[in-house]
Amino acid sequence: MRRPTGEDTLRKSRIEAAWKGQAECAGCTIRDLALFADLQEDDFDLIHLPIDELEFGAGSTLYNAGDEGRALFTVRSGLVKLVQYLPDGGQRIVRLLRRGDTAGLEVLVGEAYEHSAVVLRPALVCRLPREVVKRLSVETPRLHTQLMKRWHAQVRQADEWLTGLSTGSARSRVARLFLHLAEVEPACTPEPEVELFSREDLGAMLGVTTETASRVVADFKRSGLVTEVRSNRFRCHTEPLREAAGE
Amino acid sequence: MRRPTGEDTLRKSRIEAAWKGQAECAGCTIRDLALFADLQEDDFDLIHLPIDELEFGAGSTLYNAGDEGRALFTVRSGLVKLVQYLPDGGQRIVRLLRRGDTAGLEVLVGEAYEHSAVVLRPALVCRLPREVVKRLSVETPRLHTQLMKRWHAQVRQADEWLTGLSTGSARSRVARLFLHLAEVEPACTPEPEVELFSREDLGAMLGVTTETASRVVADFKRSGLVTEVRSNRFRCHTEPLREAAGE
DNA sequence: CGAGGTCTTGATGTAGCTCAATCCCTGTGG
DNA sequence: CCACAGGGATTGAGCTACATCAAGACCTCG
Repeated sequence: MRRPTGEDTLRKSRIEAAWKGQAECAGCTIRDLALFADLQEDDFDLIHLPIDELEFGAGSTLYNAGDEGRALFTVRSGLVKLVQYLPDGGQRIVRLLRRGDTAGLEVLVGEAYEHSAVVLRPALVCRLPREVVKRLSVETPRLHTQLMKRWHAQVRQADEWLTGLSTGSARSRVARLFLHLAEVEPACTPEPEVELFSREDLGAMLGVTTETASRVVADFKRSGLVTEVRSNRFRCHTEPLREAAGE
Repeated sequence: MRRPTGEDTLRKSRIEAAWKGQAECAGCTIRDLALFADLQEDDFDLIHLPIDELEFGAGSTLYNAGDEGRALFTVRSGLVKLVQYLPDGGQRIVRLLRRGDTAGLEVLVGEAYEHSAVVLRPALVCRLPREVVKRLSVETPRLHTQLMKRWHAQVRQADEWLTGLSTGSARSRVARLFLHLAEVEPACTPEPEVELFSREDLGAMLGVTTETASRVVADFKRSGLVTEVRSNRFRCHTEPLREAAGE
């Protein structure tokens, strides 16, 4: 168990997905964030396959690297990691997907998924059959802009992770991660609060061992760069963190 | 001076670009590789701005991070590095572009360039005004597929660099770089030969210091993982390299 | 021939890896 | 209700790979 947020998810729901109904895209509550943001009424007529809404528990996987890519996913809530396995058996987390992000774009170009998508915090996602998106992307230019934005966001995050989270001392990487999370998490008002991950995931994001990740976080707590408000939830003190980040 | 390939480029041509004429896209010699690969005759009528062909000398820059993005570039030959500057003043090379690759895709979505594009080996490029590509991408779906492939290629390379070239020991990173170059360089028949970069660039690609890069390469020479056939050009012995890569 | 740049190599310090023990938390079963 | 088992987090001790600082080699150009 890693994360006591909100109500307890049943063990079962943590390894499986639950069907939550068929999505009503036109009335989507995160429509402005979603891939289909710019679609118009008649565009929706082009959708001939069901778009399902699914709930995935923490630890479950949307898809595995190498699987035939039959669908894209829009993350409506929760948090998903994209994992790439290394030749030596280790793993590296290459991106985090949250509200509004798209997983599996690569199936529009290739055949198979290139990462494994694993749920970090219980997630509500829409599954968009590949054919639906492909068809729409040919028929309406309104989807293109959104698709390009998605691709762009992926590249941006990839570059940011390389330069920000895989460069410099472990200390500065952790500091940058805190700052990054602080920016990106919803409650980022005065002194932002962020929910952290398992030390193992931390290591896989930053390219360090779990022990080092643990040590640095512990040190940050002691030195007062962050304050643990509850198990694995931290208030970030941005000034000293920024200091530590810029080594 | 870093690289004695081919005839000497004048000092001047190494910091400036030379205009080589207006491109004839329809008769492009690398048409099948280029962004406009799938365009049809009448699509070209939609191009209302000149597409210039330019030659950039080693060391010159196509654009700088932060510049207003007025154009995309297709690399016809040569080699270009995408560089991101770090908060601490250092720099990190996040991608390499060669024959057929596109630089500056981000200007289709945002305003400014996100990297600096610096020429490593004298390059012939086509400059595509942003408006031309934007317009075409609205008018013809045939460009979309190509655009998506380009985006996809960027993401792929970014992920590959994170997992392959920024993970593991310096030794294995260098080995993986050699193997990567061997795959991607033209002459990769029996024992592939690759042209290396300055030690400083090596370091910036692998996230290590120039000294470490130098030491590892020197060690590879001594241990016979590679053979220097001429200054900074190496024959790669794939088996032992693969061995070293998989630590 | 001398100047400047890059590459190489050495000596030394240290950050982070490795291996391993302990602690802590939560869920489980008596 | 409590004791226990299991998994993650923390901490320690020792070792190694890499950074750092600095000197020298090599090459090209003026």
